Amino acid sequence: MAVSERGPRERMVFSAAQLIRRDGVTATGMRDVVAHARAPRGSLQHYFPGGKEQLVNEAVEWAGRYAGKRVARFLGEMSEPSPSGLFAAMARQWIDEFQTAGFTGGCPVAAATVDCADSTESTRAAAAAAFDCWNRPVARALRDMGVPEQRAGSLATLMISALEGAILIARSEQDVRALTTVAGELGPFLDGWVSRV
Amino acid sequence: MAVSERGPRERMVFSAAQLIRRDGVTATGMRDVVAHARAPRGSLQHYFPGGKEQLVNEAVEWAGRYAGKRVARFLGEMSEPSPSGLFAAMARQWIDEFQTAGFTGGCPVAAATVDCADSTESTRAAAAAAFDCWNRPVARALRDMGVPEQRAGSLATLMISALEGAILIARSEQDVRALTTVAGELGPFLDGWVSRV
DNA sequence: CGCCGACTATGACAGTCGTCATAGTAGATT
DNA sequence: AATCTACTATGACGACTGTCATAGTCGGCG
Repeated sequence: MAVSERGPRERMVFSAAQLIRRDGVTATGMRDVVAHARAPRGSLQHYFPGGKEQLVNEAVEWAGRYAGKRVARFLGEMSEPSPSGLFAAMARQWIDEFQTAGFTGGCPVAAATVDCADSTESTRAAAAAAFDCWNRPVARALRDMGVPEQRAGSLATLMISALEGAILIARSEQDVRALTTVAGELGPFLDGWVSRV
Repeated sequence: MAVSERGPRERMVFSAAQLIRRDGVTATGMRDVVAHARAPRGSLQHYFPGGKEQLVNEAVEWAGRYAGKRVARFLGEMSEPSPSGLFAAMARQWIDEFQTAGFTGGCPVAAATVDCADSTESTRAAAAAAFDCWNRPVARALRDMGVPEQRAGSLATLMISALEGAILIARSEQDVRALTTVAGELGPFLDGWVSRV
């Protein structure tokens, strides 16, 4: 996806997310971000007086919101919503990207967690918030599909965990096998919790 | 666990793995590794003429072998082996570490994947091999417990995916919730594949 | 002894990092 | 026109990074 024609500030956050998910937080330099965003270098200290930490945190928050919105979009595209269908759609998004764009990038939230969880408190918190931004709509969707209230949150966590892990494995193997496997195995199990009328 | 009294070479690989899983590959410097391992700096170019890349790869390979061996150990400790019991043991290992040592470190293989999958081919391959070293004994164990042959490999991938994802979430949240949730939800499903006599 | 291989010590190098200081432009306001 | 604010430009700084060159130590073996 091309760099959208938003303001320089948004472009920098977006570019940061893209570079982070490809190379990790530490390996992503501020100069790389402005170059990728085709933004003026001088804007860095103007828009992000908090430095790299602020930019990374905003990129992580952006990724969390993006993932949450995607869930709503997947639901809108499904004629007959089901837990397995939702999970399949989430997995398929990654399968499609890996197959068309290659295995160059993973999940930026995972990257931020791996690189900053122990060194940068604010980024760790941003990652946790991003996972929550993602978990919440998934849990709500499951509930709306008939999954018992107290199960919905747990299954949402299971879905996101399995997906994140499969993304890691797929990227290391440069093969979408892990993603298709996880979607195929977990699907029926998820549907089992739906209270059929 | 304290630095074992092996030779300097082994200590450096071990220390590299520890630092990588805490700070990521890029943020882990060679000088940090020798300091952590209390090894002479001059030994770096002697034992690892391939530079950082070689050291990181060996650390990843070490982590893969370690994870594989742990599976065998878990099985030996269980009186009545079951898929859910094995998965619970794998999750509990992380729960225990997080609760006693804090959320300072994640999985070094995940860290290597996030940081190097797109930049360092050999490390990406090492990570894939490490996942395989881990997947294989899990799949074999499932088969020995009565899981159908063609399912065993898939379920092993699902288990490792879910565990890796839960580790990420737990570390970002600084809470073992994701790990207990995943273990609790996935357990019964895994046992469902056992062919009861 | 003399030598040789394994291992260690250490300073230097070229490069990159995030950050900052300073100056400059452009546009709107008064 | 003067001025103020928003934004941009750019060079410099000190602190790193991985790697290398060179020299040194030490034990065993001929």
